[in-house]
Amino acid sequence: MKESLKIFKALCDETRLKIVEFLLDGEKCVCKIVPHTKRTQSTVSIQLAKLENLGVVESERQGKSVYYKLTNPKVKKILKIVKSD
Amino acid sequence: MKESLKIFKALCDETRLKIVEFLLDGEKCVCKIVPHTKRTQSTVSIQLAKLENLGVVESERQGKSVYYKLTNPKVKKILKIVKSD
DNA sequence: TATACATATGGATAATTATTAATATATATA
DNA sequence: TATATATATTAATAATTATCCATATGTATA
Repeated sequence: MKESLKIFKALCDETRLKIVEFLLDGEKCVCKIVPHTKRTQSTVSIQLAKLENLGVVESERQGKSVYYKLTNPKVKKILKIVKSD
Repeated sequence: MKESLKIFKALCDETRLKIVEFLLDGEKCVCKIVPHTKRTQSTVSIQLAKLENLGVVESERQGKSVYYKLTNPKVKKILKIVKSD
């Protein structure tokens, strides 16, 4: 799939967009992401996997927890633009 | 719906993304857009209506033809970013 | 007014997607 | 090793979406 399409598919769902925006200010543990999205843990886990497959985030296990962070610099720029006036 | 989500929903489909990229260099008649997308006329018409509802394009009838153009400046900026290296 | 042309809409279908409950897996610790 | 905690996966379902064919609508022109 084209890289640009991957980015837009990553961001076109409310749950995923909320996750990505939450990650804008640094990496977060899944246990923090779940309550922030108001979705079940399994839903969040699936959407995180989708974001990772689309090349937008990366995960890293630290002990019992898994941390996700934004890795795509274009996504950061795009989110700045859409949030600007 | 949030404006940012509208923009990403507009761009997350292959047909719509192709249309929007095609409109980057100026307004186009539906009769030019259809062959460019390799979809049927009805499919293109539906996707154009969706783009219009999402606030990304505007249409204007000129005689028998209808012309569509990009109207959202954020979309133009975003497309520049995703196409950059 | 009749016809041709351009675009939109309705209805049907297939495909994709988001969500959840239940369960599995992985890790840490008692 | 047994238990608790954190996350991922499976299976089922509901919802949304993209597509197409057929037809309707709107416009121009003979």
